[in-house]
Amino acid sequence: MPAIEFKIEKKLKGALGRAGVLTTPHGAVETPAFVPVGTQATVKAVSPEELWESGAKIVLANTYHLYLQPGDATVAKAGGLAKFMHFDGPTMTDSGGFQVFSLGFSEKGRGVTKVLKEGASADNNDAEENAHARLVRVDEDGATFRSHRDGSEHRFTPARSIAIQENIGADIIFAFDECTSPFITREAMEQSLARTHRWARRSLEAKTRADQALFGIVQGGRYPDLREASARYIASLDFEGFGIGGSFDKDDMTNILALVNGILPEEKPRHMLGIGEVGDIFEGIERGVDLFDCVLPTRLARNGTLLSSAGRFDIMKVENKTKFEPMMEECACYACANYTTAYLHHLFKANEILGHRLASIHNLHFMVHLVKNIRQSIMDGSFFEYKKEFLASYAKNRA
RNA sequence: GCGCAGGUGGCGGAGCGGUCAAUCGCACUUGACUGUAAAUCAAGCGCCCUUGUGGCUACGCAGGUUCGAAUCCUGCCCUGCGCA
Repeated sequence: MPAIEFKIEKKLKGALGRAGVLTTPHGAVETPAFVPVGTQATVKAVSPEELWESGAKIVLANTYHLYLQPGDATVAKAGGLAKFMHFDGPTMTDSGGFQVFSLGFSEKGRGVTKVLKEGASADNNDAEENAHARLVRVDEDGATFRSHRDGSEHRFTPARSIAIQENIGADIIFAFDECTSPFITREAMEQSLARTHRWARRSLEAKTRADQALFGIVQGGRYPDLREASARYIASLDFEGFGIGGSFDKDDMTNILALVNGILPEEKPRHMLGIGEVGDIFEGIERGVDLFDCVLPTRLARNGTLLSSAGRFDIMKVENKTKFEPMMEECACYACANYTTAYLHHLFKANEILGHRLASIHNLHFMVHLVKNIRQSIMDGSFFEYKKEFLASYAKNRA
């Protein structure tokens, strides 16, 4: 008995995209859907009610963080993630695999992210040297890491990750994988991928709960042939859905998505891990991605960047000081309906937390509704026109 | 009027003879942010330019000592506190 049910309602002509409905033990979600990230069982700065109001119907939390605090046993005792955080809908947890990357790289301030932008150098030896940072060590059986909170040592294996995720109790959980740096060599990528594949099988074997759906993760970095091999292998295993993870070249992320989703079984849902820029969302959906989780809207919001149909803009700029109109004219979110740009500008300048909250509500609403609108465009056959129109306007303010 | 303390870049505040255009914090400006070590991070922040082991003007004002002064001396102006 599968834990989830996925029904495709409409397919895009001439592309892999589709609109569907994903039903979980905690309710159904129309796909494609944007999945806000609530790392520590909370989407930063907003209440579950505000989150729900923004249109989000599903949330992703993080195994690594909840394991460290408050501890997965506590979440289990609370009745599981959804009940614990008072979110009345489907939830999912990341396996902790991403922390193997993000803790290991100390990416902040070093320009190392999983999406390699045009112009960035792939032979960045400096980054390679920093790859095996002090916080994480990966071996065949798992990853040993130090807590970023208190420095204590911990170890995740596929079985451990699954056990923790079962305690946390989200509807959808992910296999334990390794997210590698975009600067990794081909040889290292091959080894990492082989290990991620072994971990996928072991994650599956470790699973005991029938009311959770386990998604396998396709890796392979920037290498099309490795991505293809990964998609074939992961698709051959008994997963209820799939995650597409790892690092990409911004340029050919779309090619890799088309390649991978051309291989993954059509009838199972696909989740693009951690991807979230407006353009990427369109390209992903067109190429058959059903779910996207991303911290971007909430992180940008807290850092003072607002999303709008005319592109991103910085609320802190003086030009917003006396702009007594909504952040985005046609936006129906709580923040735009009730507050002016000037007020938000003031809140940010004064470092008031309501600023973070309103900005987060807005950005969340923006992303969730963008994906909803895209879904609608698939349903009524106007996807390509909508995409062209939206991106033309959105790109105006984007460099 | 006398005594004491003090006047440094937008603000607070270091420096107390050379390596000072001046530590640091705030503010300000610009940039970044894609499975959240992120209410964070990076860069800039006297003026000028051909952007540099560059030029110019600067630490209340005016003089002086010294090879050299934000730093020492003299006078003046101003601020705070105390006493008349």
